[in-house]
Amino acid sequence: MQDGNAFAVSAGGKISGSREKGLNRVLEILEFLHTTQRAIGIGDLAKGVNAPRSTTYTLVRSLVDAGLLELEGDGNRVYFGKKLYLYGMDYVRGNDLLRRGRQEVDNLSRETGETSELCMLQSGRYTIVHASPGTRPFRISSATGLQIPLPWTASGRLLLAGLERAEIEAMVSDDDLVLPDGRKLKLDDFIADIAKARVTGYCVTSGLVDAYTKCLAVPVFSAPGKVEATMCLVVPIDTSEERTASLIGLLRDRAARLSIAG
Amino acid sequence: MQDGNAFAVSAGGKISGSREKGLNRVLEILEFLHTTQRAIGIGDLAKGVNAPRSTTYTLVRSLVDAGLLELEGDGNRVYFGKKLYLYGMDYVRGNDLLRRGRQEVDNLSRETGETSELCMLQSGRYTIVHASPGTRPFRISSATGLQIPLPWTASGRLLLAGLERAEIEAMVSDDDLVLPDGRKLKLDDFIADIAKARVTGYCVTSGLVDAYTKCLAVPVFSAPGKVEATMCLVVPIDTSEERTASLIGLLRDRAARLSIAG
DNA sequence: TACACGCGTCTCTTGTAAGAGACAATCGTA
DNA sequence: TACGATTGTCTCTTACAAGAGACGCGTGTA
Repeated sequence: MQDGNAFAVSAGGKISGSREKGLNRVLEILEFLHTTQRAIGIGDLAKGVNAPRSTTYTLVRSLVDAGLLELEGDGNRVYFGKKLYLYGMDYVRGNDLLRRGRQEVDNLSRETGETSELCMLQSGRYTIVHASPGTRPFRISSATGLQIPLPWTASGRLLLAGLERAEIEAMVSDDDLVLPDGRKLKLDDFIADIAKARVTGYCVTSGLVDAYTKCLAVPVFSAPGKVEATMCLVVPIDTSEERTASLIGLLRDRAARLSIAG
Repeated sequence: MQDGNAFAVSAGGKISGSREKGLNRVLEILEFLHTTQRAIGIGDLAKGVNAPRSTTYTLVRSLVDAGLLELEGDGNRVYFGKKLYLYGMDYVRGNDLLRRGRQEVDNLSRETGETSELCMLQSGRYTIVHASPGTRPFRISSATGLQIPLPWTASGRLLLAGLERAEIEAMVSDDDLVLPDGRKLKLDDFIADIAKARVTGYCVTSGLVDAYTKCLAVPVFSAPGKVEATMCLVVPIDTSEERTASLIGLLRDRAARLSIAG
């Protein structure tokens, strides 16, 4: 008895995890739906989160009854429910920074015609919290809720400003340092970037996420020195020096507004 | 053993419920935060949902780690977290009707100057899913996420159109039939209203929620005969017949747009 | 027609999570 | 300074939820 851990290897050879807490299963389910971004059958859901079918059925039933999930169409697929939307709006209401930040981002993209985003750290990950597409013919990729490795972005460098080296290391995995095109950043360079971004008060990265855009980002402070969020513009990589500088000026101006009461 | 139910009356005389499933506790916590609409201390939270303190601490920790809740300010109070906001946005993205409905409501209130709302059934309850305040000096009460007894509203009459009498009875409690001013509706009258609203294709109620407003509502269909939502305008009770008629025309027009692809 | 598959429901067992309660630390206040 | 109240953590017990698996049903396809 009590070997402290009930993992076991079944005859088939695959690891059969021990009993999981229902709440954890639910959290996995939600996260899974967040990544799929669409309704999914309950059977597939069980497979997706690697949970027993019977358990998944009971949990989904609870969640549907509670309104956190909704049965889609034929009644076989599930996705997020109205309740989550309502809770999300509650969050927005209780969060001045987010509310005003969204507004500001919408303004920015309308005024400049460029894609504009509000970004935050979300459990240690870089997250696009709100995005507003620009008016350019080719749509620059960006979607609300998208999570991207911190080192790939200008905002990431600002969000980590003020953290200890150890904290940064803890947040950045080796994989995160590998760019989409295969290049690998050096951790020291990244940390140096962060320090630099901190003193300059803005950050520009070129051709990191893709080869055709650069990203201009500025910090939004919730308290002196505490970076709560960033606002950024995603522009074509060949944008002129002058325009870039002017856009950064605009960004800093707007971010300052947010920071005041933030 | 096995009396099938572990409720017990402690010496103090108060009912000590049996063990509760963690997930249910969590659902209660979320619902509680939704009603308080503000951050709350963990101790108070435990009291609020009538859960043991130790349990509440563990659950809240899980939820905070998952990002569904966030620690506010001093780290003692909790409220909804970014993750819920992201899930909520996922819901919006997956829901054309809601997305376009919000837009339409914003348009309506801008064009008419009146308070406009999008309403839906949410686990059997009438819910204001999105609201846009009008330009009138006295602000007409209405908040996103607010839940109100069905019989108090014009929208409620439309949302129940097409349901069997038994289904309606199941959704409406006796308390729901008592208006804020103490008057009590008769269930039969309410059901008659529903039938009438169904054939006329709109519904107007005067002085139900309060004595100074009337509510003009029209249905939005997700499928022929299936009322998925309502759009409504909340106007002063002395609004003229002509204006009322014209507003209803406008509402029907906009609702029809929504219904097409809904 | 037979077979394989996925779905939704149910039953039974047991590993474990919910809860009671004790504890030290902190706070306000008298 | 002493107190009652509250806060966050921890331990231990047992009631019960998670999970395995069987079942019946509908469906596609050979």
